[in-house]
Amino acid sequence: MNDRTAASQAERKRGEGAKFVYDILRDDIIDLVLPPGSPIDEVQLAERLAMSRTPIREALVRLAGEGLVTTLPNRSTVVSNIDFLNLHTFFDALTLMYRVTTRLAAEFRSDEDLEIIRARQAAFSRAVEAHDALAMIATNRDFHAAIAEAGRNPYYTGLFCRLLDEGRRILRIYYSSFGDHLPRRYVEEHDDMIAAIEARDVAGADRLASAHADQIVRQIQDLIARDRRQPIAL
Amino acid sequence: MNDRTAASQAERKRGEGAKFVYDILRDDIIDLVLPPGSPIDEVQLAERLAMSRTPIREALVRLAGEGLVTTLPNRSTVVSNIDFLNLHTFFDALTLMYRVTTRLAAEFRSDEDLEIIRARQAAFSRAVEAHDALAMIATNRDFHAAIAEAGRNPYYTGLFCRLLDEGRRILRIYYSSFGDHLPRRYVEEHDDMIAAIEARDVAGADRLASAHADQIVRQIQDLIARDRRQPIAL
DNA sequence: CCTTAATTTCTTGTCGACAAATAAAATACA
DNA sequence: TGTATTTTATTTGTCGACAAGAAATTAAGG
Repeated sequence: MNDRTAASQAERKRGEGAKFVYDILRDDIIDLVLPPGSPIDEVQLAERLAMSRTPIREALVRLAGEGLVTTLPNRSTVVSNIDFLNLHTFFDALTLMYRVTTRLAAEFRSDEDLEIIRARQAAFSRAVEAHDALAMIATNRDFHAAIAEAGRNPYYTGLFCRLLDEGRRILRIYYSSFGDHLPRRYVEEHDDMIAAIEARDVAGADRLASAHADQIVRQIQDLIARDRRQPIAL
Repeated sequence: MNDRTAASQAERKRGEGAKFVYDILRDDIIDLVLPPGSPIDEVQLAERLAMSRTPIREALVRLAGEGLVTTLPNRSTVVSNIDFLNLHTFFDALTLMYRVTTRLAAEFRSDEDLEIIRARQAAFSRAVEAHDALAMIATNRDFHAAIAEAGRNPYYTGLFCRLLDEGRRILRIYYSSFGDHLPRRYVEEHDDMIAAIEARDVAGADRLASAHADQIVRQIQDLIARDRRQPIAL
């Protein structure tokens, strides 16, 4: 599953066992290493990570709380499916969170926030230049998470990060499709958003975030429309 | 702590042990039976509920995921504090969720949804008539949760219910203060919202929800301003 | 040969126990 | 008397084991 398993099985501090397996599972789920529907065997995981079932169970409970895994009572727990039938609720919430977090960032950002946001944008830009679709997906998420952090509303950041992670899963399915016609446009839109945030232009930030969200939603919908097989399989 | 402890300690089905203690703790936290800062002793709870520490730990992990308890590593877990310094983030998110969920309810509600909402409003109305502040708080929450359900966006309902529960905790602190001048106005506002939802008047629902949220936020702020001692203690 | 019932296997939910980590208490020392 | 250090005690994090439930497999009956 992952190299980390062998690497850090040796010494682990007391109390971070659950976090350890939580991070591994979370990454693997979001990166689709564990595709939707994959069963998660507690005993098998315990053996691989050389620990007892207890911390693994704790990680699973947390993941279930975030909706990343689904626990069937007295039966196996599986990676949650992507609900393609109700994607519009996802798009709706995502768009709203894009707008709200960017607005708040324009209002409350500190200079340090701006630095972090710029660094994330640089990473995203590099990924685009390198035509690395996977890195694009990841760095794009980090960019917007940084903006949300600058807005300083933990309720929004919490929901937004969940949505961004779910978006990563969806994009991951289609990542091969947009390797060619790369959305360099996104880089420019990001730059515009940064400028609005720096200028504390709340209305402008809102407008840009809204347009940006529409762009992304439209692209995902295009990708789904172009490839109709996958959704059924999942 | 609660009568349920003695009542249903006898036979409990396999698999619902964690849910059992989760529900108890959740209610007690929201009703301020366990005030913010209260330590939660796993062993003590295990004895009282006549079960092992394992399901109790699972419940605590879930509660921590929802932010209702805070786990200090290798130390006790305590009921999360109410962050009075950053209440504005709470009010902001609450207002937005009021608006969004009511909008969506006006758009997507079914006739069955409307029935449920009306039933909840009736319960709220009864609580107001009976001058039962505690019941008011609880039924008000249920009313808005029903509206959110009618909107059919699980991302919104999830966040909104968390916010409503947090609001219950805050109101609970001051519940004695508004026993006298009862906000019958809220009942009318609720009725107006129901009418807008029934008429599928999205814009109207939004406007009403916005005004309603402002009302509630203002009342809470008044209560806090009138009683300045508590916030420090918590 | 197919359907139904019994049996086995496998996975989970729960338990009691132990050890690490921290807090509290007791002791030593200036 | 006040501070630093050791000792004790309490509480958590982790473990291995066991039993209940469900699925898979086998056996029985039409």
